Amino acid sequence: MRKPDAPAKTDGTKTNSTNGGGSRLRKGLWSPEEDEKLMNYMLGNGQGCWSEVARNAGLQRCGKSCRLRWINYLRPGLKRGAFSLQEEELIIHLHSILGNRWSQIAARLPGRTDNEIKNFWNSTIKKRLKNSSSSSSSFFLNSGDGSSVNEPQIQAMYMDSSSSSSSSSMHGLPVGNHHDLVPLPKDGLENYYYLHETRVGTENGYSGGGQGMVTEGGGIMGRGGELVLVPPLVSTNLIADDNVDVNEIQSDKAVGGGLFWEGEKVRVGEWEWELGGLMKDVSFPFLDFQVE
DNA sequence: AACAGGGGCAACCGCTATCGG
DNA sequence: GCCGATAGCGGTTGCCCCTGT
Repeated sequence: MRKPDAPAKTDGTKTNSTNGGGSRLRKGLWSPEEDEKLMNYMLGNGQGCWSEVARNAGLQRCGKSCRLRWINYLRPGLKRGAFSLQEEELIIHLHSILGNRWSQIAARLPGRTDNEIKNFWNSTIKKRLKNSSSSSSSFFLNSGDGSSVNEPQIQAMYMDSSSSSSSSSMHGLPVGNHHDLVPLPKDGLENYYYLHETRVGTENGYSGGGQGMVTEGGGIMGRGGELVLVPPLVSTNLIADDNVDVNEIQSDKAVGGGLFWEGEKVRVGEWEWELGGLMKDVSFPFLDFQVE
């Protein structure tokens, strides 16, 4: 494997005469000189039209290639190196919600690129999940109450996000040590909202044990007993308050500035749904795994 | 020491969305 | 509304290095 910070090789670079109307454009790995040119240009001029960037920076690259190089490698603030356990868990969580929308996952992992996450998922996590399916070893997620989710359940969720549309155990509100990712109806902005809940059934319904949630508009995500602020990716006027009191996550109300549990209703700002109705709607792709 | 296979990463490709004329 | 250019995204490929034999 290539070392994380190994310099890019300069050989193997190809040219392409089919693009750009006859001018031969370089392809393949970027040389340090090219990196320097692009970096200097971007730092001095900022991002503009990428075809202009390529031309003005004196690079024989297509704009698309420049953009990719900048975003995935040269852009300031990028983290290099291995993913931390926290990042890994967050990726797994987010993938369960967002599927292969790498750019949206990357937007919630500062310093990481969609390409990096995609590679990490395809090379590492996917394989680990695959391997873990044949053994009962230790790939798990911690739940808020200290229990863990076993891997076959996770695998079922993550190996193919498009098929994670059924639930054998969801016949109503989350009861017991569930981890439930409950998609709510689309709003007018074509955004999905999700509740991520771990709850312990109580006499009065669903008080206590709340683990937080993930929303498209940003929010708080419970993970392993800690709370993770998930930065908003898409602006929304439905969930707009970033000043969330973490303590409120432990309560049933006022989570994320406008999303409420109220008995058997879910309210997001002015929107409200009957949970029972939601649960009856078999078209909803429930993501559900149960703690053993 | 030499070789083959696999893993991991960077970059490319093709498609779709968006924007401006 | 149409069309071309550009941006952005996700899937795929190719290359290099490591590891096992």
